[in-house]
Amino acid sequence: MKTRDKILLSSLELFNERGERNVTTNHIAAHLAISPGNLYYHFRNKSDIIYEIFLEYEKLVDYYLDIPEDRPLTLDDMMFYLESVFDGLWSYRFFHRDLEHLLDGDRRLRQDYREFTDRCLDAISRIFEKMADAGIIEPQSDELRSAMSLNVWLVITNWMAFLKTAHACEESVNLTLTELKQGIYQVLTLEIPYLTAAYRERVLALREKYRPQLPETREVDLSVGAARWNTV
Amino acid sequence: MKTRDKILLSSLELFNERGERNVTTNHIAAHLAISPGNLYYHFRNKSDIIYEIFLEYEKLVDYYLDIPEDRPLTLDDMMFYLESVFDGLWSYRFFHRDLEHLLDGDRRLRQDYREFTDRCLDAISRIFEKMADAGIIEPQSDELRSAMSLNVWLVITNWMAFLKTAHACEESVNLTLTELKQGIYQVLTLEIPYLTAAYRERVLALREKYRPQLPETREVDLSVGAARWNTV
DNA sequence: GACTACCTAGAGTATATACTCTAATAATAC
DNA sequence: GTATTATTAGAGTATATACTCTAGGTAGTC
Repeated sequence: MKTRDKILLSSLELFNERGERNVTTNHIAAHLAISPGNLYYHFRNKSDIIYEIFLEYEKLVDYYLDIPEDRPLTLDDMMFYLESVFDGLWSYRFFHRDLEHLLDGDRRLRQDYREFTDRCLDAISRIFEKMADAGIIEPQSDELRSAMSLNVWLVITNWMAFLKTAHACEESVNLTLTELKQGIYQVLTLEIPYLTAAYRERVLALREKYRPQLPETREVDLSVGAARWNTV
Repeated sequence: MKTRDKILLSSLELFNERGERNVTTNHIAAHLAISPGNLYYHFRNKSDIIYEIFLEYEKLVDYYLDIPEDRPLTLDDMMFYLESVFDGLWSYRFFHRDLEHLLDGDRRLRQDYREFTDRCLDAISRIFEKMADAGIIEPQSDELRSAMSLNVWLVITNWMAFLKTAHACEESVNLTLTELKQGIYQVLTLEIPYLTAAYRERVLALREKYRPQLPETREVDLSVGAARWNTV
């Protein structure tokens, strides 16, 4: 593998594990056992590394959220979208963690991310539209669908942060993909009232699969209050 | 005013304006025209300053979210809760911006914040319960109410981040309290399907007041795509 | 006035971090 | 082979940042 690609890969790995803020270019170089000079031969600065990683992330999500216009959507499609988006979120999880600071430091990234958000919101809205066409949910006004899509986006992109701040008690306890995907439970919660009678039970059953489990890592003395949101 | 209080006040102000990450203890001292030594006489370290500010924030929100148990809730109560919570969010807006990093650096804060979150989720859930008692929304199962409360929390605490990342195009453009409160529109969107016939129209009318306006600061060439989520 | 507790100044330090510079080495083209 | 280009090492730098240390001032009390 080319050094350049190795740098991108290691950066992503380290960023995800420790957070962008805690990973310096020297760390990345050391992790690859190359010199800082070498790293800076391939990338002008740290922002450039982050930007390239964002482009990969963007490409992945755009690929996942490509909506077929030649056929109706199915429940399987919906679940695929959800699973995929959370997979993407997981693979590039450092990104949403330090989003504001990352955008503050890079004009290109700020611009691109904004357009990316808009595309995602459109895609979510379009998915709702096609789910209504397919009789999975009741059709809604454009206005309501847009506002709902935005709420879905907020839940999806911030579920991870919630887990890390409100949930994990120890600094060292790392999240798992399984825990992250419990966010799907929350997203499906948003859909419940709009489900048609024909699909309601099937979706509720799917949702049940993602119901948060009582995390064993949680400190015992806090588990009663802490677990309230996922035990009732 | 005591130097100690001045430090807390200036710190909050600077953190809110520039983000905690961009404000050093030396900045705070310089802003107050006192010496770093003086600042460190009053606070052992930066974390202590942040922790004390958090305690104030916590106290404020706990005060706002005190739910009267001797009488039913009204629509006015609900709107008061929403307005108050967003006011609190605004006054301490630096906090949720760098939340993960702040918690990473302070064990006490991590613990306290977690308990704070649990209290807030309980309060939201209790508000929904009492709104059902009052006939404003249809009663829901405990499980659904908890999951909904969590979604409300996610929307509330991350609305600001959404505005800053997806919305404001220029680094220099600062948010206003008015824009922040458009988050109330999003929260009320979550409630819509649960509203009783008796209250539906009244709540929808209230919601309309918070509908996002087309921001004039947005760049023109992007306004079509960008505005989609709030123009339909 | 003198004792004490509190408060303040400001120079200074250890460490970190993004990034540079020069020289050397490998790969490729001709 | 030789010239050229691409790659790499690694010491080094400018700047920032959280925090320390010493010395001195101020306010209240007896």
